Amino acid sequence: MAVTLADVAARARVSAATVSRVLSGNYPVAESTRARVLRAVEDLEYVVNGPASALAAATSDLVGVLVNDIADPFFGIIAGAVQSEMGPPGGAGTEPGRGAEKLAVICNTGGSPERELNYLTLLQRQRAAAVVLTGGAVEHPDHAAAVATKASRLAASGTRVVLCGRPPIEDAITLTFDNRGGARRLTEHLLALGHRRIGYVAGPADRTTTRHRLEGHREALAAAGLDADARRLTVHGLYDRASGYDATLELLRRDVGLTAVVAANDTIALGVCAALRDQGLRIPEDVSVAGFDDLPFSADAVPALTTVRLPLHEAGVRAGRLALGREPQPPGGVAMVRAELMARASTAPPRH
Amino acid sequence: MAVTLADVAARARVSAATVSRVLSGNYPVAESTRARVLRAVEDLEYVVNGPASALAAATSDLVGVLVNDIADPFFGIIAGAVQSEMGPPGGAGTEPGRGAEKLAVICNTGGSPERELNYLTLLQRQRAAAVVLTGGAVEHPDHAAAVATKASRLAASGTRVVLCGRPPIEDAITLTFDNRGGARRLTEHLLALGHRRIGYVAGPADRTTTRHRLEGHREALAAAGLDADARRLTVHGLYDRASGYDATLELLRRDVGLTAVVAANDTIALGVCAALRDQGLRIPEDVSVAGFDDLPFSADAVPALTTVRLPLHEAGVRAGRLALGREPQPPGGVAMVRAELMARASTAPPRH
DNA sequence: CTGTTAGCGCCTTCAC
DNA sequence: GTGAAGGCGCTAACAG
Repeated sequence: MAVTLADVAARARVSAATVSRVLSGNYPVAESTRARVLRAVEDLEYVVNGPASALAAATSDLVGVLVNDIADPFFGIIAGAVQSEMGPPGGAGTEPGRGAEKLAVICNTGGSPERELNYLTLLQRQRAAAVVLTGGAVEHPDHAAAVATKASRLAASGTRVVLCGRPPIEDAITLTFDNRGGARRLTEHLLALGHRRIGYVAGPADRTTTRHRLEGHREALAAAGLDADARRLTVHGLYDRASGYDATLELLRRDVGLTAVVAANDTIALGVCAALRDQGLRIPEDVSVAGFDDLPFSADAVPALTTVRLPLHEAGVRAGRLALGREPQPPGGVAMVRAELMARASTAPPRH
Repeated sequence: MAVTLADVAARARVSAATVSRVLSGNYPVAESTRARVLRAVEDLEYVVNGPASALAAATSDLVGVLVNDIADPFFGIIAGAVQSEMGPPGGAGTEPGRGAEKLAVICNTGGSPERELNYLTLLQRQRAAAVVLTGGAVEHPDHAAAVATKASRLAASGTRVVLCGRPPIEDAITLTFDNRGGARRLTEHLLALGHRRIGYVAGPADRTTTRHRLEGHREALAAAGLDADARRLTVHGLYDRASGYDATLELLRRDVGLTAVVAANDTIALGVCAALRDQGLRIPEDVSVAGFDDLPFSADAVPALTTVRLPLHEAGVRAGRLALGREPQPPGGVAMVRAELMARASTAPPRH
């Protein structure tokens, strides 16, 4: 029904093998026959059958990108960057039959461990060329073990596994983010401004990202001898705006004298700001607010949000390259992505 | 090397055909053998070879979702919603060998026509089960024709084509957004407040979304007899924050007496607000600002942004269902998604 | 440089 | 209810 390699071969008066060679381009073919084949391909509007070629070649051109929430720009930026490295369709090479491009497929796990595992299986089934796991991992031991097993199995079957923004596991190349260090520097900044009663709005308790950021925060507090209240002034929620809002009301209930609130990410920080304003508190005059990630909207917030910049785009680009084997593996298979403090207008010294 | 159907068959002491039938589940198999097969599958940790089964069955479980910019929440929300309908991996059915789930693959075109076409080819090559095209289309005639051709070819080869947020084309099921109507109501709202000098920051000129929103805006102006200045008070840019910023400075240069600025989307509106503030203008006291889409951050902006709400999540869900044939086609293959005015604090009557 | 020959792993009639 | 056999469309050795 659809036009096949054989049809093209017949029309170009060559063998199927020759057509295949022309199309994959990784084998010498006489220029004249090459041209004839290409014409036949165009005439017939031939499109390679992906599954068939994947079956025969035992690899596909799929690269899976797993994200926790594609509606969150944090993941959107990383995923877009990974995809931009896949050998740009639309780049110069708009070849007829096929290109060397990979197809990056972004899979939305919604933060659900089961879905994560399922997508991994799905990708294994598709014999994906590579898999990029982005964002914090769920720390439940069973799940961590299951993911590690799947990753090993994928690696064993020739699928490259890259982690972007989570702690290393065996058989995977890892780009970790310096969540702990960034968080520590952020809280140190607040302490340096003179804050002593600092609330913290954390993410879901079982995520590595949540834990590391919280640990960094507490390290800074501990170094200043302020860790006594830390637990009481911490509220967990989701990585979204509503959680930030609710958590802030709760923090205010626990300590009306707070002079600063640190949010586990910028989106939460937005909710924090909204809640404070609704309580009649000014930022930063009454309460300072800080976030994490430095998403595009953060610089535009009013006041501009103090936060920790994670080079998400760059990290995604690098993850994409690593996934394609276009970049040498970092020593030990693990590289850390730096986090940079962005001090802006939402933080200031506390009122007397 | 990898474990295959035959291995499972051997271990379960049945034929490969039987294993296949158990796994696809669409054929009667004795309960006892069924159990035996399932055990063998588990023991061997067998995972179906997707390409092979796609080849044999002549269909794959891939569903392509094309977006202009995955880092933009507008597309993130739609894409996430589409994907959530794909027969939830992580839902009850965590079967061993395979599931009925489709794998939604999100493809980032970056707004480039060539990439769009390339991805369509890539998906055709993969024999995707369906393709969802989201967001405004590029209006260049050649490109429109090329997309239409590709769509027809996809449809002809059994791939369902769904459009979400762009004008209908043949052989595709379409969910259009009421961009024109929404834009008209938004500008009417401004006119009703008493504004007469309204600037407009449009998106890229060759996009359907841009054109429709602009047309709605001008319809409202024309109805009020104010269309003389319309062209002069329109500036085109990208759908991003920086364009909004720059365009606002340009608008102010053209008419310092503007009392309102309408942005083609919320992200642009953010830039508009930033620029106005930098010019020492207050919102809405000096200048009213309005956006479009009602992205999550818009309600949290300060002041809260007046905008037009598009039910992106619902639209994505519906597009996903249509792609899977789980929802009956709308009459004529086209349905319009309503746009609702959200009047908030960023718009107010002009100063005297 | 090009053609021939085997499968890749699975699904699907067709018999039993 | 189950097995046997052929082929889906392509690639990858081999020859020549």
